[in-house]
Amino acid sequence: MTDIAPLSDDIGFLLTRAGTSLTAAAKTALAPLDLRVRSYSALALACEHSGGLGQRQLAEELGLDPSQIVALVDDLEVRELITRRVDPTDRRNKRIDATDAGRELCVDAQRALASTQTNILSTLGDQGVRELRQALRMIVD
Amino acid sequence: MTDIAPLSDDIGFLLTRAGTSLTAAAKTALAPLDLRVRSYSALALACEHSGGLGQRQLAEELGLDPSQIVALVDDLEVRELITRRVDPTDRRNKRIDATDAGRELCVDAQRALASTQTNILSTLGDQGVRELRQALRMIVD
DNA sequence: TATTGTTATACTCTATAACTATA
DNA sequence: TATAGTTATAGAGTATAACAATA
Repeated sequence: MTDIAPLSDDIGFLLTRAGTSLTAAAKTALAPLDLRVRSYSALALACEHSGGLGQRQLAEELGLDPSQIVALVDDLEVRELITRRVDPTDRRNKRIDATDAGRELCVDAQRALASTQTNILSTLGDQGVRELRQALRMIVD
Repeated sequence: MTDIAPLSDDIGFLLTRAGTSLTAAAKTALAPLDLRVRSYSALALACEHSGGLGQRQLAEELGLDPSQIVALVDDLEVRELITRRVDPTDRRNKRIDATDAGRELCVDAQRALASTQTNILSTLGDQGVRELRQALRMIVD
């Protein structure tokens, strides 16, 4: 007789399940701001890299294929949350920068996200959340 | 000036990213067995609940909508990895049971998964993995 | 009336390949 | 030739609504 390991022990399964749960909460929290989770992530990265980051770099940090970035950035650009300018020093590159309006919306979004997330994560405690964050970073890298 | 929190601190973002990474590895590991990650999960649950579980319960444990279960179970049934029988005591119910072939395949699948996952999770150590599992369980529940 | 399984449909996300313009 | 961005397309996953059979 061979043993079968319970699915509820599987880290991959739990990771996906927990991720789905937080993503669903984030989706709801961001909806009033007309942001999807993806759009928010792209906007947040644009705000962080105030020097202006390329779309390839954006794809890398989001863990997406560069082809998926285009529509994402198009939308944010039309809404004037970011600008997309050709880099004069290398005309193949386009530099993404958050606008002031983009920054403001990003701050609002983070405020909305924080309240829903602390709700879900409160059972872990501050220390637990820090440990979780570090474990996840090790898996991602 | 308002502060913007780095995306790489966001638990939801990290969770999704780490989940995607492990799911991609699982996908590759399961492909030779003609199983997708979803199919594997359903099969594993069928193996665990040897009493026979209903599709509603399966949906619940997988975190999916019941309507998504049908095609999933159809496929496993055609391949004779599970059986689906009407419950005589309540004819609305259909009881899912793993076949012997299903169990064997599940064991093979778990063997394939274990080797790829330990690869990724080895940096965390046994203790780290246990702590991570517990934190994820708390989020899921 | 409530529940289980089912079908249908629209939408989002993912994965690839091929193209253009620049270097 | 190599790289950044782009377009197109097929496939997988997600979200809802409605239906038939049974309780």
